[in-house]
Amino acid sequence: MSEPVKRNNPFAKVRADHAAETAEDYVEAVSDMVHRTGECRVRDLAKIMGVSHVTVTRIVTRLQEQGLIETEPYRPVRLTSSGEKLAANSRQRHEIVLQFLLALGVPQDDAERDTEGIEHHVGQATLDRMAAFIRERSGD
Amino acid sequence: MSEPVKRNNPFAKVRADHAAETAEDYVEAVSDMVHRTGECRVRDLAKIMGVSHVTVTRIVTRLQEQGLIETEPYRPVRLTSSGEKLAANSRQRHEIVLQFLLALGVPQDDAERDTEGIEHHVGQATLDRMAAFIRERSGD
DNA sequence: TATCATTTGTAGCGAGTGCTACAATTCTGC
DNA sequence: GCAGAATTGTAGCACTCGCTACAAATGATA
Ligand SMILES: [Mn+2]
Ligand SMILES: [Mn+2]
Ligand SMILES: [Mn+2]
Ligand SMILES: [Mn+2]
Repeated sequence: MSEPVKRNNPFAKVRADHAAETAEDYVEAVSDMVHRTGECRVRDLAKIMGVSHVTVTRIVTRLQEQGLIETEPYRPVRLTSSGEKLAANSRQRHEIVLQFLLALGVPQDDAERDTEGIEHHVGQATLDRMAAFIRERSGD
Repeated sequence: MSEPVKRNNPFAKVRADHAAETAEDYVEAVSDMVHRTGECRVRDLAKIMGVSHVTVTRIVTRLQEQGLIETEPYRPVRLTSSGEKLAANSRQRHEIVLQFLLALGVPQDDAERDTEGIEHHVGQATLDRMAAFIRERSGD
């Protein structure tokens, strides 16, 4: 059902996670920016990611080839429906991880920083346990 | 006191985490292999990491330049004292994250896979909370 | 509209990590 | 000791993601 990847080896799974990471973070950023300010430009992404606009441009080009993003030269960046879907899933997972760390007692700043990396390595089973933990702590 | 890195940006922190990741996983693997079988060879690391021996050789060369590993051509790989120290810290953190996920109720296989990625993104504050959670659940 | 600042694109560099193919070395078994 | 297996090294390729420097397009303002 899933990908026929080498998931048996934990390190191979980490590499697969990292391969998907850029797309997830970028579409999530585009989605947020569009919802907050109406549009998302290359320079916005550069600021958010903390990299040069050159790096963003190249990555945006690839995400467009992958069908996640639409763009014309010197124009804002939009998400395709496929990109919107990925963004929604990514944001949902991001939010669960963040709320979980906060529920665990991690200070806000640390939780936000750690979440940005952890989110990409959390499988469904772990995500389910995190969601359950959040429910337990809030319905207390 | 810490590194003067751009830790304000979560994405920059993730990039810094990833930059340190290879060294941590490799010295941890070398340490484990040496303790279990007496020595660690390039082919052992290739098997563990799930990559070709070529990739391992190049990485081992760099870790040697960084003073974490010692090696002569066609010889086993050993850790320097600096490498041992990093391995000890990495293993300790790895173990805390793993035990934490298990205490949370994540199945063994999922916990082991997810830990390999998550460990590198867990800051001190989060690690402290995880350790506390383990103690609570075991002293119950 | 002409000018200037901002934004985006392009060229070209380096580091890191993956691979296959082939060469060199070491180890094993006869 | 010697042949063949196993291991390690090297050459060379691809892809990703950082960067600076410079060019082109866009937008704002006088
Ligand atoms: Mn992220
Ligand atoms: Mn790891
Ligand atoms: Mn590890
Ligand atoms: Mn990671």
